[in-house]
Amino acid sequence: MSHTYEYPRAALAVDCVVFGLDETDLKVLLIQRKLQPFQHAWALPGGFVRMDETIDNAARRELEEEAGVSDVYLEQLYTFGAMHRDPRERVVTVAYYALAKLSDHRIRAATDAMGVGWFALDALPKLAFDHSEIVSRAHERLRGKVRYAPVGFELLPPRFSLTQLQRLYEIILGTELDKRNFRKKILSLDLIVETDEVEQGVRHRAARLYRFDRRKYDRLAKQGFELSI
Amino acid sequence: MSHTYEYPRAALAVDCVVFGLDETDLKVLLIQRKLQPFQHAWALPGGFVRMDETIDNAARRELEEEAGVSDVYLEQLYTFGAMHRDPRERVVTVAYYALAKLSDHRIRAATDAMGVGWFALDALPKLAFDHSEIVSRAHERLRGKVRYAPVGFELLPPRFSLTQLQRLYEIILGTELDKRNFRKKILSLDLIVETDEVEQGVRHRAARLYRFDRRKYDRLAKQGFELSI
DNA sequence: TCAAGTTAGTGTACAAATTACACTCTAAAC
DNA sequence: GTTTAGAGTGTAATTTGTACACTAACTTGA
Repeated sequence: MSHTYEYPRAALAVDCVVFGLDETDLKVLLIQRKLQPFQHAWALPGGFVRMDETIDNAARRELEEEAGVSDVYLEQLYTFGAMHRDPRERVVTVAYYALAKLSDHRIRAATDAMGVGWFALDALPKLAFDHSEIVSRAHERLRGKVRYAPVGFELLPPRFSLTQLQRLYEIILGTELDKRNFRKKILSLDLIVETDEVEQGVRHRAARLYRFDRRKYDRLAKQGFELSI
Repeated sequence: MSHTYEYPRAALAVDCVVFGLDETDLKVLLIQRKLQPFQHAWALPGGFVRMDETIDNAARRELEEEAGVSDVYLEQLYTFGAMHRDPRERVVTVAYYALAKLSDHRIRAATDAMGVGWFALDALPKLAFDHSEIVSRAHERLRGKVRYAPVGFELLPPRFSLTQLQRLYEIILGTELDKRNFRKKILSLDLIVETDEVEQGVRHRAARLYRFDRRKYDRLAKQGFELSI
């Protein structure tokens, strides 16, 4: 039986929700659109997928090109294909979320230079297309995932204090945690280990810095260990 | 600034992993391909997305057309876009997973008639394309989700015994559970309620049948309640 | 140098949840 | 009426989670 392949082709795009964490807030990186539609509106970094690259690659490329962001944790989130989400024509977008270390000077420098903005998640401007919906879903996913996967560390510098880690969970989960109970639990996992470094340049007692032992985690995970925070 | 829209267009498809549960196994519905490529090989039901339907609709339509399956729980899983996953050309597929009640006579009848097959998850034949990878990811998602969301009930008839429910969790999670502890925990949630019906046609003491109180669950979920099994 | 300010760091008692475990009850089939 | 198959039930021990408040270390500025 002979067969020719005739079927509709959608324009396929990617969009990325890049999260960053500062002292008090979870932030999202946005870019201001230069072109119609939604000219001048804030939007997620993203663009069309090329025929010679995977979708993951398209996401990384657009992050680099549009926002100067590279070397981040990146995970596919959901594919949005509502009929009129783009007023021009049918565009299906594969959404990703990324976790960036705001403390990373390269990220700071790159995003400062390119006219992009970091916005607190609870004070976002109106966004282009269905990007608000994408951000909501990304936040939801992050909230869920942070409790059973070691993704939070992607938002922190490689060495961090236990207070920083606690703040991270408080900010993402939106709850207050008890300091002593948190430390007890975290340290009992034996995956967050002391270093001989301490916080620098603070005007109070310097906190001891810890690091996440990813090797150990990976080893345990292979043996069926399940994290739970 | 004028602008014309010139970008590559990928062929966009959907594929569905339909799960069903019998007495001893989690099963997956497969169809045998009639055409090249992978002619005669078993594959997931699926097909191309049309320009005038959403991706979700495409998934439901293909399920109905190719496998006679309708009225199932359906959730988007992941989008697969490796370069050569389809040997003909670039095809990106949005994968879904569905939970069907094998006890539903309509499902039974439809799938019997259409030359489709139910295969135990741990004894699948070789599959076309990257469909094995899609099935793995669907199974992983189901295992994760069944513990904090009430999706298991989608695999059971509306009235079920506690033993059936326990088997469901044992089969999906791949662990044995203690009968008394399981019942204590499940009933303490107060979401699985007794009916006045009992199992029929068994050659031993008939088990009492229960139902899941979805209204109550939805109400609690809105107030921030989180299920955990 | 000392007083004030700021965050780091630490333990215990109580409550709640989870685990381990074995027998009697009921109905059908023969 | 005996056998068979699974239904149904409680308690004690252990583990885990929760509530809670003070001292230690360092910096800054008077």
